[in-house]
Amino acid sequence: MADRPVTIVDVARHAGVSKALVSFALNDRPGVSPDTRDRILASAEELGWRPSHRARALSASRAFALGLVVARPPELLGVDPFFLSFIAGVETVLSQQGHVLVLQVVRDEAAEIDGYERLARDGRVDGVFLTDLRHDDPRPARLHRLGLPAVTLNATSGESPYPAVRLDDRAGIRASVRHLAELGHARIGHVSGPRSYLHGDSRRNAWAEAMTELGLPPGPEVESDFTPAGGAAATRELLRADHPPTAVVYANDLMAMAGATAARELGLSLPGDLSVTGFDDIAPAAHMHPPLTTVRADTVGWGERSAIVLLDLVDGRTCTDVDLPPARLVVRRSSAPPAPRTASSHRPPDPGPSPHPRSPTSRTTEE
Amino acid sequence: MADRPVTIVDVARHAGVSKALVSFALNDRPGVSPDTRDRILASAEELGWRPSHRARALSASRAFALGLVVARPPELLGVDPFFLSFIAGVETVLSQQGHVLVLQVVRDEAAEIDGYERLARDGRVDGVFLTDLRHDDPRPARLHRLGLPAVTLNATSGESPYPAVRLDDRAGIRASVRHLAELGHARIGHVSGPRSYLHGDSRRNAWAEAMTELGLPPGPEVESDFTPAGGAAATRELLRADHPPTAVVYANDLMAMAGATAARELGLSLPGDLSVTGFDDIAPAAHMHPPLTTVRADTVGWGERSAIVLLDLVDGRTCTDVDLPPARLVVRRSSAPPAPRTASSHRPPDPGPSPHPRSPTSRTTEE
DNA sequence: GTGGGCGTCTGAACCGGTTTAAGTGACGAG
DNA sequence: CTCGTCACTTAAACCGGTTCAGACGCCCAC
Repeated sequence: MADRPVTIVDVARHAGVSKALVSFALNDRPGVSPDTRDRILASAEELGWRPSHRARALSASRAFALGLVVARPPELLGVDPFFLSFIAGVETVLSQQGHVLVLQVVRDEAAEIDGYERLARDGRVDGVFLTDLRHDDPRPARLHRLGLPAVTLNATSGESPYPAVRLDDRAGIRASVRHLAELGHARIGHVSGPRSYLHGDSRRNAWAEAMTELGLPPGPEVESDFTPAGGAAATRELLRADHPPTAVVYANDLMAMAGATAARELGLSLPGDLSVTGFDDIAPAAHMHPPLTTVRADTVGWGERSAIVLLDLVDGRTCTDVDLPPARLVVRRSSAPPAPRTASSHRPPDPGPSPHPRSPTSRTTEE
Repeated sequence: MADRPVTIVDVARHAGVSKALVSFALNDRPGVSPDTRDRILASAEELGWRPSHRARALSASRAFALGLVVARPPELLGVDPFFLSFIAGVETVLSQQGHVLVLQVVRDEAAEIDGYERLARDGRVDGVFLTDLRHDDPRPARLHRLGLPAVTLNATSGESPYPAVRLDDRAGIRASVRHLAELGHARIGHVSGPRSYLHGDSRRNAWAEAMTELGLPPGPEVESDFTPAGGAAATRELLRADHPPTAVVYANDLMAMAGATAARELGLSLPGDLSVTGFDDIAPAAHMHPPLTTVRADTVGWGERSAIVLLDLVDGRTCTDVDLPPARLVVRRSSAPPAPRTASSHRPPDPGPSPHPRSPTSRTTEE
């Protein structure tokens, strides 16, 4: 039946006005008398007219779309807990504004910046989200040169041409360290993500600073890569050292979970011989053995807020940096007081269902 | 400097021809003399002209974009191993064709179909991927009524208006069951995903059929929801029954991992008292304790192939259903011969680092 | 009575491509 | 010499909106 899609001229004809007036009425601009306006809107309703996004995009020189390019090694692709949650948050904002998200998933950083530049040059998006920032990241400058609006996630403020939407991960790491210290740990190690990433580095520095604040000697640390294999290898390295740590703070859950397994395979029992903490609170973290003490951030909220800021920027409204509520510690059973020291570090195997030590901690959530 | 973006008229003027001829030359259509063509392309190159995607989209009534709407409960959002890999595969194809992927992440099925219809009505995409199909799924019919091209992932062939790109998950499940049977298991239970989903149902049926083929009585089964919490609860239910299974086939890794933990908390040791297998081979599966025997599919390849088929369909080329190589079993240490039966089903706790039984299995990969 | 100002509305240009029908020139055939 | 054909090229319409300059009618002030 109604084959040819209805356009603005159909509505104009039906309402007995010019198509310019239909446009005015639709975007409720001044200069349209109230009853004409109602008549036009009624006609539009009756004909089921939806203004063509494509025509509007051409005319307005806008894409009504925002872009995100994700660079992930195949290893991590499936399990990264961040992006889908972030995108879910972004989506709640965009869908109300008639915008849409364009996503690219690429393998490495070279392809990542190519992806952003292609989106920009082709005018596929009005602005982009910059995640996984690195030290001396080339993206802000290059995209700024193209005149593309952007927001950066967790960038250092200051020299950036773009507003930052920050969610402090340092607070969660510091809480982890303090929590472990309160349990009686003194040698607290760290397995970091790549320190070339801002978030890899900031978590590592948060750990180091917390140790210093508590008057503890800086424990052993290993730089790793956020993958389970990397976390397991780093853990073996830490535990084979002369004075192995009694607790390890990992920069993410995947490494913490694999590290826990690696420790157990070296004959340690958890959390007796080794306490571990993670970061992200991915779904399986609460269901591993023992349940993982970790840090949780409101990733969905991060996406929402980032989208709001980016849309403001795209629309020319002024924006400032935004700070979101920091990541919070979630205490579970993978952290416990250190076992009294015996000569050997090899202890009897995991005693099955572990006791449920309840640890008094400041401003932390328990589960 | 070069502020106003260069358009087709700039190129035409520079090459001393009409803009129509520029268009012809660019889309290499017949009727342009070779040297004129070269001159035009040289001008375009020199001026750095990129045809405006927006103008082309309006003119051609095409979006040069494909759409994907993901419905996931918040619980699963972060850890679903499927989508980012699938998207990565899609991307490799789209980027070469000048197409782009529009992604929406929504909470439930109602929002999912709304999302698809919005993308269709607004002309934001030329076609969509339909994933997570359910029995009596309303989407194919509704989208077909809107005239939107689509491909379905793993749909039953036949009554669908759309081509299907299938990756057989049944083969992997059947291999899991056979593998466990070869190890000596006779009571093999199953924890399924929601059977309202085609893939939840097909995995469950593959398990049931494999049991029947092997002449084994259908073991206990529980329908669950693909989440860790659901997997743990289902596991407790299975193990509390009168004749608990000695092995459980889970419909995904998240449930298997959580199920393994739940079993251990009931006092069982793995894999001695209970063998478990998963599905997906997510990154932490190989690093849990014990490493998880699971099933792996080429999700990236699935994305590639789906994108190819969908682009063919959009361009009006004929398409038929496609079958990809089936999912394959990956044998690790969470599956082992059942321990000799004792009266009590409660056994001594997990003996720490487990022995490394090597199981002989047919056409399976080991790691 | 005329002019100015205001509210309402329209025609036409514009965004930057694609497409179609018509036009131009060269060339061979009659 | 004229006409038809063919290869090449162009002007103009089109996609479906937005926007701007101006037209029109009306009321009020001078």
